[in-house]
Amino acid sequence: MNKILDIIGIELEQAFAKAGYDKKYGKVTLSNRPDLCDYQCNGAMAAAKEYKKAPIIIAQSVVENLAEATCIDAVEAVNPGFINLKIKVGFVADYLNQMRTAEDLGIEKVKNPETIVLDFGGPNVAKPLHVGHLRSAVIGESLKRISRYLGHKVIGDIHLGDWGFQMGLIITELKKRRPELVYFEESYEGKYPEEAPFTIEELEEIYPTASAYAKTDEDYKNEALQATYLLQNGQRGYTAIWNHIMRISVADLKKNYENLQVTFDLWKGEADAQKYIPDMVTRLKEDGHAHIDEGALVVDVMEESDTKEIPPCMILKSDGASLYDTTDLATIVEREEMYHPDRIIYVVDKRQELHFVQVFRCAKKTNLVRPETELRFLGFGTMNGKDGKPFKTRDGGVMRLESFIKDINDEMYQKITENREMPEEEARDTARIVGLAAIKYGDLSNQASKDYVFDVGRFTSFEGNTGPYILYTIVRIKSILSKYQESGKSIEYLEIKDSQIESEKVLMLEATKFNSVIELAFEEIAPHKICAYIYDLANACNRFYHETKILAETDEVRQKSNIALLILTRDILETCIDLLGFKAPERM
RNA sequence: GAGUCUGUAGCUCAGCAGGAUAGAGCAACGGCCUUCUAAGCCGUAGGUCGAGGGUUCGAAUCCCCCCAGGCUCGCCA
Repeated sequence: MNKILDIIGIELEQAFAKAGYDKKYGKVTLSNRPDLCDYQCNGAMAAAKEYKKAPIIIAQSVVENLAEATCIDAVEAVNPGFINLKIKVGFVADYLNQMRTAEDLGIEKVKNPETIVLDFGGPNVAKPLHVGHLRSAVIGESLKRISRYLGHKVIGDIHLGDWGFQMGLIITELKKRRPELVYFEESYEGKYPEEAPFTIEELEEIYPTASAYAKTDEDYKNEALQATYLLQNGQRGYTAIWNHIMRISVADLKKNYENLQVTFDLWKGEADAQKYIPDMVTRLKEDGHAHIDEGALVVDVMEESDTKEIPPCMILKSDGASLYDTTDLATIVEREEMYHPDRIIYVVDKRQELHFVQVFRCAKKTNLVRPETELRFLGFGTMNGKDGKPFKTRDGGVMRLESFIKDINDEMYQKITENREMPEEEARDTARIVGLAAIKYGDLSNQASKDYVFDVGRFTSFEGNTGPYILYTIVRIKSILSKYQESGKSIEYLEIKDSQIESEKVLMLEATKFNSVIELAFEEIAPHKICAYIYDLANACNRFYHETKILAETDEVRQKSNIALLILTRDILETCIDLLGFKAPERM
């Protein structure tokens, strides 16, 4: 379906043309003065410059040529040159009825679907997921859903951090603690045990311990570097340990992401890119792109127009080991070979921007990707606590994602049981559903690129611009609809009709915005626009809800129209929250 | 130091391809439940859009400069 702004825009363009002006001035926007009109066109003022005429004169002649436009109820030219439009409510009603019967609420699928690889800039294995991992998961998941809804092919890759110095650290610490393990016997040639020599809890303790120790002890650090190098070069025992770490970590990660209702198509990691590294390095050397600098193999990525120093992209460290530039480049090679993506989007902490600038430039310069492949860095800001500093536990430690989610759910459970009588089990389930909405909406309603404050009290308070408020609106609609059906009436063959009620008209106009909002959210990679939209829609719905007693309505035609409008509103809200990555309960 | 992002109501944030009177929510104050979930709705109050210049008929929005804060700046990821 065409967007309603485009439909009106065409009328305006024709009117400008008929009046003798360029039709490009016929752009229509939502009114910023809803008291005066529904839509406005400011083109006459822009045109005034080109045609050297008073804007109001232009506006007036355009208005004269709009007389027979079918969708417009009233139009007037206002000083200094605004064209104010009121739309026919009947036209809006028809539009909404089309939305109801159209597939996907009238969203047009893209004509040329793209293959998009979504890199979630994955968590490191062997470290517990903490709140810092929340944003990538939440934003990425939403992006994936929005893109797919519009018809794109999306491949989401968690892209684990499973290959760096951290692995060497774990191996070294394990060796220090338990040198007798068979993995450390150099001459050993037999099979290694199936069972891992550690649990996830131990693993999560080993890494931070080792990391801290390496900072104080030079020998220990060197040993860990050596272990990293040996692992990367296929040492059997170390590889076996690595496999254990991976299996245990991934199982734990899957559980955590499941709780967030975040899924990945690929559970790849840096390690998977290893096999592409040797050829890539050879190629970079032979092409003359890479050279030795201070002992390391680098590719210069500085450009003429740069206003600051951009360090070269480092392919191999002076000790010959690869590092994160290397694996990210090799991963690009892998993706290019396997998926031929039209674009790769990295959903990563914005502090890594420079790294990706280097990698992208290097990949383009050395033709590791086709020139038309878009490499896009979507940097997100930090999730802060109420104090404006990165979110921590009460005693200042790193907040594990698991305990964060649990805290929110407990808080929700309390609120729910305070307000409603509900069986224990249902209350727990509902708390999980509403809690997830609070977390995801709280995150997504902020612009991704900005830092934001996650105030637990605020997000669990159910008031204002929050996920729970949206859910509450949906639940209220559902409640009316089920009561309507319980009274023996059918929700089939309903039709939205013209209306004189202001709040109903406002709700109708909000509903028409759906397709343009979704498209905009995709184009700008901005889920927060969907949040802003459904907040407006929910507000309009609640206002309407208060003014209109639908179940008590005696005029059957009006009642059917109201029910149809509620169904559409519910469908839009539920579609939108699905695109954001959460669901609504039946009751709350 | 260089680069970059941010600065809008007491707090948290929208708005920023220039447009009419800068919007929400929270907190504060005042109304509305015998009737579809009051986790709601209606209203009051609260602003030199960090400061200063400039472009423009018109600037929170574009340009310049300054101030304040965050972040980044080759062998960790």
